[in-house]
Amino acid sequence: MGKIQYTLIKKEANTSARLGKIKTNYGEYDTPMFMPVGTQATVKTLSPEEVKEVNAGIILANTYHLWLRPGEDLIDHAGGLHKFMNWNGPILTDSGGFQVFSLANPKDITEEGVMFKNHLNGDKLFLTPEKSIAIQNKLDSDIAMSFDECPPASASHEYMKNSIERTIRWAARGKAVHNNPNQALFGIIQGGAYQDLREYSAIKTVELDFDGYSIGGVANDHESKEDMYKALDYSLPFVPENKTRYLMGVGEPIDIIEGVIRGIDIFDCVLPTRLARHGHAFTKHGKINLKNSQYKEDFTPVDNTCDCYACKHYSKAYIKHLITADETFGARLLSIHNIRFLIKLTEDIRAAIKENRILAFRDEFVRDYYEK
RNA sequence: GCGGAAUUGGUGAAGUGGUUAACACGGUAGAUUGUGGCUCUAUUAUGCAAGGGUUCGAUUCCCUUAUUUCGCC
Repeated sequence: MGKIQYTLIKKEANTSARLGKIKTNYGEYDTPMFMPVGTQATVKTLSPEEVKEVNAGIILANTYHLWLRPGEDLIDHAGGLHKFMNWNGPILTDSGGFQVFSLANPKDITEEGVMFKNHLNGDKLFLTPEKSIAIQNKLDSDIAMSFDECPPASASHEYMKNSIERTIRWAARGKAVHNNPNQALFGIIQGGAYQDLREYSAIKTVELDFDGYSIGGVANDHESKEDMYKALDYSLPFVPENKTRYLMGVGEPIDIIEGVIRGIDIFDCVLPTRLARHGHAFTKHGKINLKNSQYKEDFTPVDNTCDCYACKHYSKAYIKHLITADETFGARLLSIHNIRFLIKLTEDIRAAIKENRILAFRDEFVRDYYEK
């Protein structure tokens, strides 16, 4: 069928929230949707069957990590990323842009590209927009991301302006070499919490005509929620309605809801799986830490409103024991639960949009989640 | 029975006649938003086997007791 197709199904009556459907070569899924992160061609601790079982519509994998290991050629020889990892659903690949933020120093960023220190062995590596797109073409993901710089929220207006202009030039360079007919390419809007820069970045990125658009540079550097929401409010009015909008790196339940209200379709975040590995779980009544001694003899499920495998079969006391004993099954059960929690949240969000009651849904969620 | 050595938190242990008893593990909490399954932060012995003595001041020196351990009969 070629590239993915986004169809807008319904706009919510009182907000910018919307229902959509995304068709891909590997099945279709409804939006809003939460996308679990599988950086190294695996959603940490979960089998593909388990990822399916929590109803994930699409997963994310990372260009930077797979470039270093095992290498895009090996994955190409394996028949592409889907076949290599035995995941027959849609895949989005991040471009390595976030690693510009997390691994490179500002002085390593030039017009041509970014100098990285390989985190595995210290080698110096050079990544460019062309290289990132070439790798993603070979990985054969359903959605490729433009190679961008993701400056900290605290960056000055001057730094941010130079950065987004370069990111726009990088986006154009990447689009020029993109040549996988089965793969969509998304542009990324940056600009921190500066209104003029978010608008400028949105307009210029949309001019390049991508298959979808993301909001990047949020939820990092201890940025406030207000600034995150501003970034959406400033950018999204300039993004066409008939394209997918993707908010990168956001996964706190309240941020997903606020993102949807502002018109976001898909989200990704490491939070559910990272929190799981540290023993934390999302629940309807807030985040809990299973390591806390109060759960030692608590034989009830993590969340008695949850339909996941972990909540159906295991108690807090058992999972606490596993986490305390550093058994990987504990991280797996909590990962299943946390991912399912966020995907179920998007399912509930879709139901609320259908009934034009997303604002009431948010208020009810907040009341339950933050009540003490 | 005689002689020597030892006894510091939940654990392994450092240490000194003078304000807050090092460090590590463990414990208790917290952080974590396009993932280096990494990690970070805070907190955790009002007390140094028990009792008595010397001293301005003792976990540190002395005595007794208890326990552990080594050697000799």
